[in-house]
Amino acid sequence: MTVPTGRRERKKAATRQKIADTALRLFLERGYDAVGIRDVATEADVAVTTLFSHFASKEALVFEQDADFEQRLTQAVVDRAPHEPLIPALRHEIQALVRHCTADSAAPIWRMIDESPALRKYEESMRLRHAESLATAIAADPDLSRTATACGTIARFVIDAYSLAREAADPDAAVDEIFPMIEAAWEATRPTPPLPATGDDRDTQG
Amino acid sequence: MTVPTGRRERKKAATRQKIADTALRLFLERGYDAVGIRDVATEADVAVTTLFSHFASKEALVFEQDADFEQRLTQAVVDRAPHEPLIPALRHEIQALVRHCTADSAAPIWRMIDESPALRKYEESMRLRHAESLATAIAADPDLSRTATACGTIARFVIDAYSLAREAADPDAAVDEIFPMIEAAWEATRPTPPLPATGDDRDTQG
DNA sequence: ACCGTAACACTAACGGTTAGGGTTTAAGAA
DNA sequence: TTCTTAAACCCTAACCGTTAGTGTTACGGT
Repeated sequence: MTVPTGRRERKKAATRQKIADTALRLFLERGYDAVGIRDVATEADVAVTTLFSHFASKEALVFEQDADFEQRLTQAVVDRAPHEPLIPALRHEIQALVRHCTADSAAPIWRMIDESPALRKYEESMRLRHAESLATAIAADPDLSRTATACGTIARFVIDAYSLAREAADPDAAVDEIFPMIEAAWEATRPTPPLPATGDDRDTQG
Repeated sequence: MTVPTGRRERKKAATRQKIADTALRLFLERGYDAVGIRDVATEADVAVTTLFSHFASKEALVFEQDADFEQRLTQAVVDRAPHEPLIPALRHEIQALVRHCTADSAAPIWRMIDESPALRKYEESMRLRHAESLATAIAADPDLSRTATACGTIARFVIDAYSLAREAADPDAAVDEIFPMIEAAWEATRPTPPLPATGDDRDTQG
């Protein structure tokens, strides 16, 4: 599976990593606004243009690590056991993600983000992208036959839950309070609750 | 009530209006990215610094008109009749707002917004602000005794509905589909559904 | 008539970002 | 091995949104 990576790719990855590490260190040391792109480039010993060939913007330097957020959520949908209901699976994953970024070790980074309007805006856009790919994943699941609108809506709600819980005083309690709301919203979209049949069709379409 | 506005205030308002009009015209003529701040200032016959004393950013020039969005939503909460349920009132207002900005006359502006990442980001931040003030208005209503988390969550959901409906192929249908979900989520937050009492306590806490 | 100041102008700069153009070096073909 | 190609990188200079610093004008209250 793992193709033996050539020297070129390794060097490129190392450059990228050095830039990201340097940037995060400087940002935390001196504050995001007090550090210029030229500072980061100089300290990482690369040209400014090289920096921008690895990262699309200054803000992207901060969110380097959380690139797998999107994938974790969509995989929580795709990888769940057959007929395992959707919302609890998402709740579990959101819970884990919230805990991850409210951990003490991540606190300084998120304080920095909360204090910078530019970083907040950037994270908001990220969330929208995540909501869209989550919506796609939900819509693609054959077990859950819902309209595109319903999938898109639930995806937004789930991302909202992440955002709200992250900012809450007690993140775990917030998740506990928000997800029943999402569950109720999702229940309200059941396609047709028709003929009560064999009785063991529980968990389908959930 | 209306204090006879002096010449000074009138001139200031005229300058602001001229800047906004000029900007919107140029943006629609040549495209948002193709028009620089210096272009707008020159064409409006003001200094760049004057432009920025009226508008906080280039993006703010575009959203000049929709400044009352926030107020309309909070007032839909505050001004509703006693014991009138919350969600239908919000639904009515969102419906109106969505229709307003999907009208043919507004189409070019919103196309421009959708095509510019900067404008999209700006609108996302606006929505967050709106959600927060809506949450405050809901939390302040004594008829609806819900937790701060529940109010914040519902506020987000309502703003999501606006955003999703605005982008939907059939905005009215989207509203019709999303608001039952929000209604269900809101129902799930009823504080204590206890003693079935006199029977005419409908509409309270709704 | 006078003064304080709000509104505006001008210049110059800062900081993120990009274009243009050149150099090195890894990777693969001859 | 040697040659060729192109990816990765460098440097310079600029563009563009935005702000600071510093006046100038003219309205409004005294």
